[in-house]
Parts: sequence; structure tokens; C-alpha cells
Amino acid sequence: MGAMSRVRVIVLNSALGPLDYRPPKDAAVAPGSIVVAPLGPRQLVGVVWEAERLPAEEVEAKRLRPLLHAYDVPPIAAPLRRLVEWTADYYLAPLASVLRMTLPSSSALDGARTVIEYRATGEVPGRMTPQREQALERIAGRQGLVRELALAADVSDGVIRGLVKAGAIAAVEVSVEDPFPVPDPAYAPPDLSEAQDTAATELRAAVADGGFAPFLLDGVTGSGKTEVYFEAVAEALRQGRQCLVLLPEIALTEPFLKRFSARFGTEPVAWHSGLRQSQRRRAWRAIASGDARVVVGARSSLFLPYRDLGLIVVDEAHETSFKQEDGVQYHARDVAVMRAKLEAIPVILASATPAIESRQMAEAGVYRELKLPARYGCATLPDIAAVDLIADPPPRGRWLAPSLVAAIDETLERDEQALLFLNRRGYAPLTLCRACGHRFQCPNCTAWMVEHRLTARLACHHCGHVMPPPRACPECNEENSLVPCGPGVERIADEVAALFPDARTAIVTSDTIWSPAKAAEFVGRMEAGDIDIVIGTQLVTKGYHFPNLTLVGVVDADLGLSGGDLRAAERSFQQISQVSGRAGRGEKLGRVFVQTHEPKAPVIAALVSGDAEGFYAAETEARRDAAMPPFGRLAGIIVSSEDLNAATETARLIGRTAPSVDQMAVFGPAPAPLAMLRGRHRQRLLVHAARSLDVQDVIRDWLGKLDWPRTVRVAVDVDPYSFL
DNA sequence: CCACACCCACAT
DNA sequence: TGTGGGTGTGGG
Repeated sequence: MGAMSRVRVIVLNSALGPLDYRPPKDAAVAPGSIVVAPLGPRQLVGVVWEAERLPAEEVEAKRLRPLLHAYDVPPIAAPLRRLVEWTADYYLAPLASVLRMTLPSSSALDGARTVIEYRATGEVPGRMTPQREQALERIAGRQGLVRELALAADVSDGVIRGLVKAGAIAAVEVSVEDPFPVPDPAYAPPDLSEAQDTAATELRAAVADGGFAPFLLDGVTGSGKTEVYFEAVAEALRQGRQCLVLLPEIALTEPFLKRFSARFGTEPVAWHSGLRQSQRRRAWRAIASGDARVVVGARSSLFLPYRDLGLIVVDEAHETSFKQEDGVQYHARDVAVMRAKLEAIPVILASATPAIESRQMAEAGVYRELKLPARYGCATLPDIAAVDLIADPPPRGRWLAPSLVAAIDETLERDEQALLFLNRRGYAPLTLCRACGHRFQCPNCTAWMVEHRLTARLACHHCGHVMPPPRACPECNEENSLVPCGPGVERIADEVAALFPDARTAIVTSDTIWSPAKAAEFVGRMEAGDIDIVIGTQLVTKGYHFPNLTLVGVVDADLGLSGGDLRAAERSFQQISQVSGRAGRGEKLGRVFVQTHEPKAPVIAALVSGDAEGFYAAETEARRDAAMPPFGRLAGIIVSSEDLNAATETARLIGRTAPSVDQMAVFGPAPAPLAMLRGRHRQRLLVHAARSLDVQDVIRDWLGKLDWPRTVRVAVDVDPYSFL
């Protein structure tokens, strides 16, 4: 029997281990080949793997079924296969779950097809209605499916179809094989400062030389980090290799795309969850063939099968949204470094406020640190002042202190823009009945229903449950007794409207900016000076560059510190630094007011004095003393079930059977802070171990021996960021 | 995970 | 005797 009469395949079914097949009748396959495997009555996509790397139960040759088909796409290359193995191993996830992230849906693997999209012809329909007018105005220059155009225009599908019939919108056949434009490294070389140039030179050399080279690009907000790593991208382009730029949230890449186009003459290829099927297929094939030269994407773009990757950039590398919190709970920043290692290429972690983990790697000499200490051009860092809410309190029922209000007033006087930051969506985080004290709680989660006045709904921010706000209290039937408690961005907007009736305001949260198009619209209005005061959540802390924005007010600096998890102080520092960094990015000086009840708290003191180094040093020492990451390891074990009893029983079983291992301690089980989520009761355990311990191995061994009811889910969160 | 066989309870 | 649901297992 020849060597290739049996191939080992990982099929995209996370409950199954590797399975053996005979090769397909009509094609040769090798490790990495993407194939269709028969499984019982069904067909599954899978990838051929090296048999020796995946021990499987031997099945006799005559029982093997032949693979049905091998796709005509490039195979998953060895470095990516190793990355899939590493990720599955490190994060205790099934290989199939990780492998799935490298592949598009199966229809995208099939040969080229075309889709029908629609765009305006410029013709005026015979009959014009307000809806038609609105539609044509909003979709100018846009192209897409009827449903997408309707969404963009905020009209119903019927309006668009009517316009097609009237000839104002025409169908276009789009090839999903259309090539992407190639960015030109010589399009608009930048004018770099000396510090930028030094850093860029080093990065260019690393890209040209190839080989694994991790960098921490650490520059204050507005220092021009993007321009610097663009030079590394340019070098990779000159070398004819692909680049990946990871961004924390793709919905707000608008400013990035603009800057990229200005530098390279064309937009990069975007990869994110919002892509349509046709776009996803086109992008995936171009990435696999090497035609997509620069890809900008959210964390999932990290696992795509680039043909010849030459550089990875992780922008805003400190962002905790790089940690995936469901499915495979990987940290894209860490996996990016591993991919760079396996591909033998440079990786750049760029941030104005690097995570302690990354700083530690730089300090240990593992990462090369490149510093940009000053803002680009004549811009200087803004002045940060603490507003003591006890000495300088807002009036009752209001949240903006008199000194901040005065500063907003001055800013408006000068025709400049102000930004108020509050990390709370909606009108009020809690609604209660004045008469009986009833609080609105989500039926599926241990969380309050948050009032959203813009949409006239009460919403749970964890599971998405919504309900109309009742007129009367459901508990005591008292009418008009419901009172909002505490501020959300919508309530601050109300306060601003009352204080500055002539100011034009915008609320920027995921509720109002839910697509790149919405982000573009916001940026346009900001740049045109159509907005005076922005009230926003963390969405506004990232990436934006508005030269006329000179005042930032942090409405509640204490908010992030309440959770008390190990990164709370660091996270607050990063968030407030980042939002402060939006002020004074042009020629005008920026000011920042940080409202707090505790002006002496180390985080606030460090922000005001500008002593980031001192703050980081203290935080780092505290982590070292407690053997917390990166000096020790953590893993969360989350046990959940719709059945409270089953969850507690299983959690107890896990706790009871915890192995006693040197340099490891297990805490819990205890009900999770979010004791119920999406209708599932949750218990948590926390594993704390020394850095040197292979904690995954211990957990694999420990949980592998246990059995629990099928209705109970046990998830291991390696290197957890959320402790809820 | 998903399809299917199998078993048992209960209705016809 | 039929049927629906819970449970268990195989899939290569």
C-alpha cells in the first residue's frame, strides 16, 4: 500500500478528532489541501494534515471512504498549520474551531461567480417621492445589494426596487474575482520627523532582512506612529510581500483607510465580520493567491492563509478588544507575535499606552522598543487637570462640574470643538420605581435593563433583550413613577442641550456608529465643523484626528476603577490617556478635564502629572509582588448551564478534583459576577500558577478525566481579561 | 456537532 | 400498534 492511500484530515467539526480518508479519486492531495470529506450522510470541509502530528485511532483501510473533492485553492501552508496547532494547544480549543477561522464559508471556496449589485444611474425617476429623494441622495456613489442600499438610505426595500424599475438605479454584474488595486509605496512618501525617521529606518531594515523581529512602537498620542509603520508596510510592498494590519475594531477604521489612501494611493483590503458573502469570497481568494497586498482587519484576519506574508502590524496593541471572549478565546496580539515567529517575519505592536505585558517583554529585551516621545509638528500634548467632584460638584441631578462647563463655554466661544467621554451607553444605567423601589432587570442576565431614549427602549447590554419602557411600574402599578438613576451618554447630551442650547451635538456610541459608513459620516461632519460637542463612549477614544478639537472632558474617571480586576487601573490609565490624546492635535493647545471623586488616586495623579513611567513602574511592581500576569499565569474556568443545579454541581466537581500541583492554586468555584448570562447560570474558578508551569497541560489533564452533563458548558479562558 | 437507532411511555 | 421525546453512539 502506497504512502498516500491514507490521509489524515481535520474536518470542520469541533466535536471530532482527526479522521482518516482515502485520497479523492480525481486529485492528488498534500498536507494543507482543502477538501470535502464525507461524514455519514453529510459532507464537511476539512484540511489534510500531517498524519504524524495528529495521532488518531487507527481505522482499518477497507473502512476508509475516499475524499469527495479537493478545492482548487492554494493549500494551507505549513507555518499557518503550525499556528493553528499552537493556538488550539495554548487556548485549549479544538483544532477544528481554530482551523475554521482560516477558511471562508464553503461557497467561497467554489470557483468564481458573479453577483448582481445595484447602483444609481444618475437618471431622475419620472415620479419623485420624499423616500425616493432620500434614497438617491444617500446612496450616491454606493453600490450593493438591494437590502444594503435600503439600509444605507434608511428606506424600505420597496423604494429601491421601485427606483430600479424607474431606471434610476441599475443592476451591475460584479465579478468576485475582480483584482484589488495595488498600493503604491512611492505614492506619497511622508515628511518624517527625526525620531520618526530613525524608527522607520529600523523597521524598513527589519522587513528587508526578513526573519522574526518583534517591535514595540511606543509613541505618545499624535506622535505619528501610523506614518512610521506605514514605512515598514511600504518596504514589504517593495519586497513584493503581503502585510497585515490588525485594528481593534473595524467599524471605526474610517480614519485609517483615509490615511492609508493618502499614503499609498488606494485603500487596503478590509476583512471583518461585516463583509458580505461576495466581498468575503473575493477578499479570501485574493489573500490566498497573494493578490491582496495589504489587508486591514479585525482579529479574525490573523488566521487567513496569506500566500507570502512579510509583516504584521498590531495597531492600538494595548486594546483589550483584541482578546476574543467567545468561541476560541485567543488574544490576537499574542497570536500575532506567534504567527510572526512561525512565518519568520517582523511584527510591530504600536501603542501610545502599551500593555504592561508588552512593556515587560521590551524591558526583558525580547521586543525591540522604538520610542516616539513627542507629538508630530508643532502640536503639544494637552494639559490634563483633575476636577474634584467633592470640592467642585455639579448641581443636583447634573453631571458636569461648573469648571468643566466653563471650559466648554470658552471652547465654543473660540469656535473650537469639545468632546465629553463617558463609557456608558444609553440614558441611564438603571431605572427604578420611586414608589416601590422596583428595578428593571434583564430576564436572561444578572444585569439592569438600560434605558435608551433615542430608541425608546429598555435594553440589556449583555444579551440584547429589549422591551418598551412601561408607563406604569410592573410591580406596584404606580404611574409615572419610574426614575432614571445615574448618567449615560444620552443623559449627558440632554444636560449639554440644556446648558448650551445653540451648540450642535453628536452622540457617538455603537448605537449611533454601527457601520463604516456611519463613522465616515461622523468624521465628515466633524471635519466640516458641523459638530460643536461630541458625547461618546470608548468609541471616540481611538484613532481620530480632529485638529479643531481642543477640549476633552472625562465625565467619570472613577467608573473603570470600580470593577477591581487586576487590570482596572491600567485600563483606566490607557482609556483616559487615549481620549485625552484626541485634544489639541492641531496647532491649538488642548485641555483635558478629568472629573473624579478621588483626585489623589494613583491613576489620576499620574495622568495629571504626566508621569506615565512612574505609574507603570508602580503597577508593574504590584503585579510582580502578587505574581500576576505577566509574572504569573491565570486561567479562568467558566461553568455554565441553563440548569442552576447542574452548573453548581459541575463546578463543585471541578473544584473538588483540582490537582495539587506545585506553584499552582485554584480558587472557587463561586458564582460569576455575571451570575446569569443569556439565560445560563454561571460559576467560575480561577487558576493561578507560576509562569514556568505549563498550566494548560495541567488543566487539560484535570478536566479530561471528568464527565459532566451535556447541558453544562465548561470553557477555559487562558490569560483572561474579563473576570465577569 | 448531527443524524440516527433505540427504548420507553403513553395514546389510539 | 403508532408516535414523540429523551438518550446514547458513531462518524473514518
